[in-house]
Amino acid sequence: MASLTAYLSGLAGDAFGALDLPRDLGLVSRSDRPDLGQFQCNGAMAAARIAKTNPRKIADQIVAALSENGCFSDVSIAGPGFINLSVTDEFLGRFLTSLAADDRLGVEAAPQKVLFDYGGPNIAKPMHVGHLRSTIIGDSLTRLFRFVGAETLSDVHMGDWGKPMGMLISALEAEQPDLPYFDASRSGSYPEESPVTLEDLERLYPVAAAACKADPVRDEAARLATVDLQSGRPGYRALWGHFLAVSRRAMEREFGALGVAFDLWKGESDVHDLIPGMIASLKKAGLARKDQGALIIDVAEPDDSHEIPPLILEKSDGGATYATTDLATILDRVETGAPDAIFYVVDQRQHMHFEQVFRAAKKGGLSGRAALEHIGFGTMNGADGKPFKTRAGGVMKLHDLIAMVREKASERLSQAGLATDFSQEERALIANQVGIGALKFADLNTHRLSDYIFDLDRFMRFEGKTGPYLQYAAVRIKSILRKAVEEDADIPDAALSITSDVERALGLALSAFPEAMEAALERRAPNLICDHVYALAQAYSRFYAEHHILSEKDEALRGSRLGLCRAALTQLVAALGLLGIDVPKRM
RNA sequence: GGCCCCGUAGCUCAAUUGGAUAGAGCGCCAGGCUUCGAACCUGGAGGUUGGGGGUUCAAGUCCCUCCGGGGUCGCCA
Repeated sequence: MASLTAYLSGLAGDAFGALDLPRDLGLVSRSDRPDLGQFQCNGAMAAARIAKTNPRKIADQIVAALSENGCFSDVSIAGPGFINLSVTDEFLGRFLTSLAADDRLGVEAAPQKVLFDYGGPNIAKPMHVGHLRSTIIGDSLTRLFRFVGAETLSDVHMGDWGKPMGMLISALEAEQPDLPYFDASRSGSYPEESPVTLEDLERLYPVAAAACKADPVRDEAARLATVDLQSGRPGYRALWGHFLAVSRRAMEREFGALGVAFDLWKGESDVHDLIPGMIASLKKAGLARKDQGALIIDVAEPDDSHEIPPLILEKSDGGATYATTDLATILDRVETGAPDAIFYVVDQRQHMHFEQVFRAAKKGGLSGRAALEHIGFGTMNGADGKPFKTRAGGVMKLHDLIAMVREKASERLSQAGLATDFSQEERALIANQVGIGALKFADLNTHRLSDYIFDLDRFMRFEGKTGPYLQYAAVRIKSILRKAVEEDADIPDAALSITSDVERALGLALSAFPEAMEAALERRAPNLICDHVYALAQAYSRFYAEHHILSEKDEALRGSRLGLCRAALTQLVAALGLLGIDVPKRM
């Protein structure tokens, strides 16, 4: 079904069309001036320019045409030619009734196949807050696309193959040279038990990085180990396999806590074998050339406003770069999945990198019919406005951050005297849902390209525009619906009616869901879902404060109001679900 | 130095991509619970959208120019 503004835009478009003007001038949107009307159409001003006439004259004709339609309670002109529109309560009630009955909550289906690349954890490096935004935003966008019927594939895209792997191997060799993995003459299998724990890896990586930076000999050893690993030395491959398995358990722990799942657990290593063939074909196509010892692809265009450096396909030492791997990954994705689009939810600072890669991919014909898009985001900063750090000044591990958030949520529940008589298990579950919900909502509520300040106390507030407030609003509705069922009330499927100002406001808020979805999808902006869900919760709270529902004597009215409650709950749960936020049964 | 992004209420953030009187939350002030969950609701104060100029019926949004912050600028990822 069409959204309410899309429907009204169609009516206004017809009116413009009848005057031989472009139909899209009839675009109707939610009013900026609710005192003058529920909706507005600004097309008359633009039409006046086209028709070289007075905007009010055109507006008069549009108004005359629209007034004949019974769905409007008011159609009027204001200012230079703004057309203000309001619909009748009967019309709104009918619209809401069909919205409530729609499986997709009134949102139009947009079938397509899209692949999302987000998360991007690295082997041996603990996930940190830098991974948080990519994960939360990527997961939410995946859910949004899935909601409109897209076939989505999410790929975690691990950093599991570059020089860091060689650094780890050579650092471990320096510490424990007697391990069988380092014996080049060994034949046969290697132990199944990992020689390192997660803690070992997390300790080893900074040690290795520091050693390579300080000592050219160690750096060269790491480089050679990387080359050996990539060319298939069995001991190194076996060791690397252990690194991968150990790290992956930690990654799954973190993503699991966040409630984020991936369809694909691929990494850079998965495309290693595609690189030589890809480079050969790029050479053959005459796109790659040698420059300063490296193999490059020029991606600059004559009409560029800024300079774009060439993409380095092969370093002067013959090694592949991040860009090469990303190109091969596109090839892999296009060949194995044939998506309509590939979305990269990655820090905005890498925008230039993606521009290079996308241009090279198109030039080389690697991306097929897939659209390539970088969906960037800003950084999460500390209270001082600088990149987020622990009190000690180090990088905050995601694992610790999540523990902190749970702890804080549990504390707040106690302070508010909530969930006191629930079991330990249920309390822990609720604390987790509330804590993670607070974190996700705070992140998604900020437009993705903006930087924002991480302030746990603020996120975890139980009042205002926060995750917990929204969960609370939904839980209150669950509670009243439970009571209604206990009282054997009949909650009708149909016939939602508008009989008061707060009902009308709630109805208008409910009707805006498809529009919020559409805008959020188009702009890849989950913050628009946050805006909608918050406006809805507020409208519901006003409605709830004004009308006492269960004591209503008029059965039809009581039924309609319970129907509004249920519609609000359905939408709150669905919208929060799009943000990756769970609603507890009770709290 | 070149290029990109940003600067909005005391604080944290929005603004349907050029529309009317720039909106929310927190904080502040004043109100509202013997009935469905008050983690709620109602009302109020708070702004030269960093400064200046320009484009037009209309500018936070587009153009120019200063000021301030961040990012980035071929062999890191």
